[in-house]
Amino acid sequence: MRQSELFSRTYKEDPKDEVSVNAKLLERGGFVYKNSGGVYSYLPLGWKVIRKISAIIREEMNAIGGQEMLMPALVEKKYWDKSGRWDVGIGFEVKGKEEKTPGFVLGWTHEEVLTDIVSKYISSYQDLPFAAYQIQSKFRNEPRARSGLLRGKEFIMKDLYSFHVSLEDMFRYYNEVKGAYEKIFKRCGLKSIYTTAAGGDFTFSNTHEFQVESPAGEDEIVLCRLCNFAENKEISKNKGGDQCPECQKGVLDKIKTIEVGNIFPLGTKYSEAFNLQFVNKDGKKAYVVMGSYGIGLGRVMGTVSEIHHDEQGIIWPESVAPLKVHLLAVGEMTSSLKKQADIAYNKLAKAGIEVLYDDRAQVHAGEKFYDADLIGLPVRLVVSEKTIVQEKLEVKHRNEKETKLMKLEEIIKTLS
RNA sequence: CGGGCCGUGGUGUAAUGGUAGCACGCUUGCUUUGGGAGCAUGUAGUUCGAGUUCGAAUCUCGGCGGCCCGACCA
Repeated sequence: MRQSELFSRTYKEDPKDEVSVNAKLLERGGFVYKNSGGVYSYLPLGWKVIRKISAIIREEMNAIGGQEMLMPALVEKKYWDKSGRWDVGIGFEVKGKEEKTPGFVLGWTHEEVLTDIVSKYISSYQDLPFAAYQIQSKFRNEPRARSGLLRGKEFIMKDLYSFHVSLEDMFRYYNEVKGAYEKIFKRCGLKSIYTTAAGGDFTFSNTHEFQVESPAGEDEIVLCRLCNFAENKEISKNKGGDQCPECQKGVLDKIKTIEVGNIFPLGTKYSEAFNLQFVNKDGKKAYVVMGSYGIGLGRVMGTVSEIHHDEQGIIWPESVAPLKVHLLAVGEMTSSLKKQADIAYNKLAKAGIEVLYDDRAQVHAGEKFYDADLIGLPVRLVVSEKTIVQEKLEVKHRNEKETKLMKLEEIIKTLS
């Protein structure tokens, strides 16, 4: 990808009014554009990050048997009437011109819709268990959107739902999902803390959240760093400084965290509402037991930028970096410089390495370096008159200070 | 939804009742080329509505919008 053709550009100044780090860095770098408070567009670079995160999530969801699908964002009122969640107040209600009252809501979760769908196909214990998921925009009328990508009114979410013959089997799968989630966050460069939390509207029991420690977080949890016991402050009977009730050894820390994912045991709440039953081995009918599991992709992206940055900009972990390499043609854009940089770009691309190529002719070295630091791709390669003389390229990793000179072929070998 | 701060070219800011200015960006030209370069040139702005006033970016009221705190967080 040639930077000269990228329609977005970077900005030197922080956006006015923005306090949160993720909003500042992602807007300045041209990853996202704020259309409204809590409503963002993903620009080409930002969308690449979302696609990297989606790919990781898909792999891990598929690995635990999740079947990907897509449900409508426009959800008819009949669904919510059955579950009693029409009046929860979080949804954006939608009304056709000819309608007197809203007949739809923009989907803010999909237990109802999927349960209804599934009831057409599930009739026997032999059809169970299974799990299905989608990656889709959700809409929630947050009374107060805030913190850049961390709490929006529209956001991209992966929602997985599982269906089982028993509570026991549901909890078996619940644990599998837990494992998958831990892999996902780790792969995204986040250290997640498995935290017990309150149930709320979704469930009959406690739920679990995946929290990432960050001053930008709006949640508070108590955590034992010795045994990893963690509880959301909402429900915890413990407070910071207390002895850990689990291992009896550690002392609980009270920390701020960002909730990047959550998992809910649903029980039979929705299967009862939609009469989703199956026939068991004894020929008797029973309600399907369900679980639901969410991850906010934009929130993951925002959290990564909160965790991985320095004064100069973002430091993308390789796994979710929009591209792997930032290739800079530095110095006066002579025909020899352009030629050598083009060759490097083409060879890297041919080797299947994703490159952002700063081929802008009128841009000075300093500006290119600042941009590279802000955009934060893992590897920076420089071609200049200096490097050409030595028939090498300068290599620098975003998270390291040193630069070194290497042959292009060598670089390609280490990168691919 | 309550409270606070705020709204000036594309971006960031100055002007507190009297000529809307600066920096960056962008245009054009020349110079320059390893950490946001220089000279010249052009471009572009007071969120909307009502009011007060001879005169409003500035004061008053209202709308809309943004950020922050709280409530809320399914």
